[in-house]
Amino acid sequence: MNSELLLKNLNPEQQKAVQHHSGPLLIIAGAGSGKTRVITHRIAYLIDHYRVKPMNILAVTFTNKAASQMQERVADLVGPVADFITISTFHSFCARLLRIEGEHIGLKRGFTIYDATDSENLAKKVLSELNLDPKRFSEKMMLSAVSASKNNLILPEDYPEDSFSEEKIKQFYASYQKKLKESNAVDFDDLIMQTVVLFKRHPNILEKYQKRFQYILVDEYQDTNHTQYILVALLAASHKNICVVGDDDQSIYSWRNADIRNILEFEKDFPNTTTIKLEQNYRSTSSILEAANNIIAHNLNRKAKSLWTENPKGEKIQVYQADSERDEAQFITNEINQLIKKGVRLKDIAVLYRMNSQSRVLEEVFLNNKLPHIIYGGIRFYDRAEIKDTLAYLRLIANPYDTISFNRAINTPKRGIGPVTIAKIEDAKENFGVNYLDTLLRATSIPNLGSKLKVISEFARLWYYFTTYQEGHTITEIVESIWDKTEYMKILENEGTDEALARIDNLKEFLSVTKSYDERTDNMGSLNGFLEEISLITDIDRYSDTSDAISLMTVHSAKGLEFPVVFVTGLEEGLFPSSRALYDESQIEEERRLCYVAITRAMKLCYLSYAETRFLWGQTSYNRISRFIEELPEEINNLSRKAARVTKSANQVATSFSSPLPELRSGDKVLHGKFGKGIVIEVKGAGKSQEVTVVFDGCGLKKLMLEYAKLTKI
DNA sequence: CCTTACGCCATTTTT
DNA sequence: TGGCGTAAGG
Repeated sequence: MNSELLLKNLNPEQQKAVQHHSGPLLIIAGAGSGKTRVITHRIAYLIDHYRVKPMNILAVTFTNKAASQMQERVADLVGPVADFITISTFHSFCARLLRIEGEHIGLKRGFTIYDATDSENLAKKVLSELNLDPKRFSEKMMLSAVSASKNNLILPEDYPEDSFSEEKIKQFYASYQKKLKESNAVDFDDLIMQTVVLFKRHPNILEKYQKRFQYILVDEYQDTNHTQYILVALLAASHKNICVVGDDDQSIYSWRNADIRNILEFEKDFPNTTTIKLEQNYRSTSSILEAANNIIAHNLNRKAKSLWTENPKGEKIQVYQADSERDEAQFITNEINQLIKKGVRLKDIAVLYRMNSQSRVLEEVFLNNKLPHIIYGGIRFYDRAEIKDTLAYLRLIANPYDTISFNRAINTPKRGIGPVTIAKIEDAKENFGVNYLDTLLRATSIPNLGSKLKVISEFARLWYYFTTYQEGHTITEIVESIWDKTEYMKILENEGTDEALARIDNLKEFLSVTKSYDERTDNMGSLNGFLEEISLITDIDRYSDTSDAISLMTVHSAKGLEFPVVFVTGLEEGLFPSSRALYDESQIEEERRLCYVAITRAMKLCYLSYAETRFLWGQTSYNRISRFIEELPEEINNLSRKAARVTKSANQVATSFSSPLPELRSGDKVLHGKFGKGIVIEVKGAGKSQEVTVVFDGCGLKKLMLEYAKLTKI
């Protein structure tokens, strides 16, 4: 494409960002300011105008979805040479690099990437070996300490030991790392940290990649942690051609150790930085933008910026006060039904919430009202037991050192192997000084196996078979072979319960994942490549706007997306902002940014709702209206809010001041507000749960709950 | 070694 | 509320 054409339809700031040639560049890109457009056009401009070779460009994002979207859009601009640009997430970039260079830091080929559950299982092992009081040192807390260390580039040997608990954490950290290494595995945080360690220990390798990646772009820079910052800084150290794009107002991952200072102090870290602010919003109506601006203005710790738009004013923000979470869901349902009548498509609508558990009621009510919807997040597909079982076998084929997968596979399906036998195998493995597979292949030399010897030898034979079968077969074939030879499928089929059937369905879905991988890689994809891909995938990556359904997701997952209509739910003190944040101003600021992200997803219509009572964690709670709604100026929301109050109080009058329940028996004549006159033909139950069946003159037979149906005896 | 039942627990966001 | 771990029984 002609490089002049690339500048067309860009505003002056965007053009400046695209045309910037070398040296550090900081782009502060407000919500909806055409950020992706600028990055993709900049990449294309580097190639077309400055003649940079595609293979010398590295673009890093946080989600797979952002990466593949970027890849696509760049390909639209520059054509097939886009394949030579490295566009990937931090994690998969590092994973691929470690596949190639890992041996320099003791990682063998085929190393396994442990997900959160695997890490927890490993942590449990370590914890029980260390004999620590599980009340004081839970694996959760230990793991978050380890994660924080890794994200801040603190190695086990650098961990402080100034207090008793620090000492214990240090111990834990060290043996956890030792176990990972023995398993030839890394956890998520290791992917980044080990890459940095590699670069620091082997400057020649770093140099190789510095020469390779002469132009570096980082998306969502506000979400980088310290280790990621170091990684990027190391790669850019020699040429300083680093362009970061981000928005401090959209920093919502500090709990994962994202360091907002990275973006606030970029200019200090990289002298002679060119800074460009993209402040024109192309996404939202000015009402929506004004609401978002008003809320975020309450944050003190931020870069000054003022987002503006030429878009029309549009509808005011709607605020709805619900009686309960059910009422909230019902309101959203009714509103959506109205919108559908006006021609709004379901896929144009998103319902956002603070935490996944809020999706339950919404799902129920949507189901009752037959509203097609998709819930993103929650239980990950790859976390399901049957998928993990299959994955355990695949991982063992790739990595015979993997202790977590070994512990899972050895007794799946049930072979009567428990902790006692496993301990014997572990002992033998230590003595033999080889991996699990080689240990089992010598099972006859393992002492005291007794009657288990047979079944273990059988398992070893199977495992060895899989490792040879792997050569020259597709992932799909390997998986089918596993299910066949272990009789995993057969066992599920024989069970025949609903649960077993659901598991079989999931396995079939898994097969479609392997098939698409096989196709994509021309049946030449490696097992490692496949395992890597699925361990780094998240639920939100499944998001596609092809199916016509309402999207339900957390605000965090919605970052980077946009929808014509957005409902933000649960705006209550203690929920949004979260109760964990209430007493810490910096955490309140993060919640506020989260709210800002939520509102700025909306293009045309934005609804905010809160419930006066909410059934949460097994009990009903009464929360005050969220401060974020109060931070909206009256003229933006006042009208709809008052309207909501009025309808609400009308309901309240109806329910709390209604006359005592009428005593009815069959044959009584009754009057109903909507159905008119009728005759009672049956009365069931007593007191509040009494149910009456009435034949109405106009509309026939109805069953009514006495408590809710406003029936009057006549 | 496995299954079941019970009681206790915590309760966000995820690459 | 429900998910999980423990303890007891099969």
